Amino acid sequence: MNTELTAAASNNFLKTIIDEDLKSGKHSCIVTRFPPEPNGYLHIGHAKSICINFGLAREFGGRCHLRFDDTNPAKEEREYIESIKESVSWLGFDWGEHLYYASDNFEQLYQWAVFLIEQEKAYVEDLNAEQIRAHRGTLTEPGTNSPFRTRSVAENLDLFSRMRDGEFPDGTRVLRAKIDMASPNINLRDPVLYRILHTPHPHVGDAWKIYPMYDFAHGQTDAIEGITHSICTLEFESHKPLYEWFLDNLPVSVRPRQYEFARLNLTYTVMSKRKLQELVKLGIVSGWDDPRLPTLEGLKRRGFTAVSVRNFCEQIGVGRSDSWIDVSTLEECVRSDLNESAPRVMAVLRPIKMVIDNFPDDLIEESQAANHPQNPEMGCRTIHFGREIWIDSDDFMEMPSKGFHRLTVGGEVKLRFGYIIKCLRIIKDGQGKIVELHGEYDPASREGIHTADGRKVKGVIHWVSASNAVTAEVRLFDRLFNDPNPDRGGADYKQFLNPNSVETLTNCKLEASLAAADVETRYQFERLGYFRMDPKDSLTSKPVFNRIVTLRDAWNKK
RNA sequence: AGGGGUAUAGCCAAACGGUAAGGCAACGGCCUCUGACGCCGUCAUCUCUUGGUUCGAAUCCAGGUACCCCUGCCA
Repeated sequence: MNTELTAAASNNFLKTIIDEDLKSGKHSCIVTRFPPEPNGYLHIGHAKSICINFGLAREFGGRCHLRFDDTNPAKEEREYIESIKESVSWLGFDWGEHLYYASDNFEQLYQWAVFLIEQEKAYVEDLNAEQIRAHRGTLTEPGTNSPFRTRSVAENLDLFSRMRDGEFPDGTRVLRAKIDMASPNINLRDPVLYRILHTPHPHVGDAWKIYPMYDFAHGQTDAIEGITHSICTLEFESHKPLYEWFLDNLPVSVRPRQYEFARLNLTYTVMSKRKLQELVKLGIVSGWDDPRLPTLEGLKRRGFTAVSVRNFCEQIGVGRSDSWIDVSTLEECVRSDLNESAPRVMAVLRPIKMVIDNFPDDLIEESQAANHPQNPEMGCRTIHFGREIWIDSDDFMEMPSKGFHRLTVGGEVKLRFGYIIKCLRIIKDGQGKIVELHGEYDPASREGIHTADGRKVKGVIHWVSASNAVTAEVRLFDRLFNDPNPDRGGADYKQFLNPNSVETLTNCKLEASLAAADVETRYQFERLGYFRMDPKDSLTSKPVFNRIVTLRDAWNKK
């Protein structure tokens, strides 16, 4: 069963705050929002935010809005809007009626900007970007006032309205708030409110020639939507005074509050949009949905389940300290979900042919194999056994190492759901490469792992009948990087790329039942891992399977 | 002497003045027709550090230290 974590999840500071706000009567209903900018695809870091925002709303009986923070048309595209909606839905969250766009508020925002001008709290700046920077001062030195800071209200109003009309080219003027050029918080040194951009917008078309900055849009949009708890990542903390300044100085009737949490960092991958984009552009990965990427589309294509991603987000918790979550935590979440839900099946990835010399060559035996060892309700399937079978080359060693208890020359092993077989000789080609194994089976050993004379066979291996095996391609994915933190400053993160992050095996042998494999079903290839048919590259004539994650392997570790 | 944050095990994380939850990882053992799953056990005399207050401190106070964020007409 795809059980959501039911154990009382750990407390976190956001729940504490909301709990108190509800108890004190400050709010009777909480409203949160997930506010992506449609300038790229969502990744697992966004999933954390989505789970927090939608999760909190769900837990406390409130609601969560999906809002596109679309204030910069230079970077935003419709394609991203659609992908983001799709990813949020896939994760299992529903915004219902509450789909919003910051851009739907552009007129109100404009009026508020006019209001600030009238209050002498905003002015049109003629300085160019470089000059503004020079006036801003540094971290340790105060900035200096712009010569345009004292423009009259009338002139500001006129200029701002002409900016809106598209009278001036990009970059020639901006609207700034009049706050404090000497503030130790640089965000308060007369921040830019509006810039001129003669760029069509993915949601509102070419209605605007000026666009509000994030700071001038976010808090106000929160207020308009009636957001009670505006939850964002830590880097916005220094913007909080600005967030409040606008709410204080504008005629808004409600007060959303901003709270910050630490963004997710995952080991052995990169999360920044820029780096993800670069990997795609350089062709290092096949696209945004490359199964090795931490993008939601990539994870989805690889076969991760939404419930496993949600469980992951629940398990890692929410805090305010910078953290690096070990990717093994994510892997464990998929395993535990798939262990319960995935039907078992047999597949041989690196086939060696094994001929059972004492089995009739015209006979194919049918038998039933359980689809799940602990859940009989998942039923059985028919498997076939014949004189020739495929076994995995990893399960045979000519010179076995200590502790190896699979097939060896002269040794015996149990075929999963089959007989005990013994290998008697190896056939090699001119180069000394093994081409075929020959041996015999014990007809009385169908049930259990004991031989006729009562000995217990140590090893059980998977296998596939050569008579009706399905040939397939299987892609074995590994971590994209060799270093736990490729993102660390200094060196180029690309130098840590794992050259073996994908291994493509083209001659894999799957049991016959997989000829009818379902693209939505995650299978456990017994003893190997969890796999899912690739929804893009799979062909009826040549199925392609992605390895989602391996099984834990106590033997391999030694 | 710029401002704002954060420090609890290998990685996350709870604890709200009453004697350090939980998960992941790791390590032993049991079980097993998947070296899987499951089960049992081990894993902080201690909360960045130094002092102080208190019968009692991870929690309160004072001083250090380390790391993160902020000088886009990005979000």
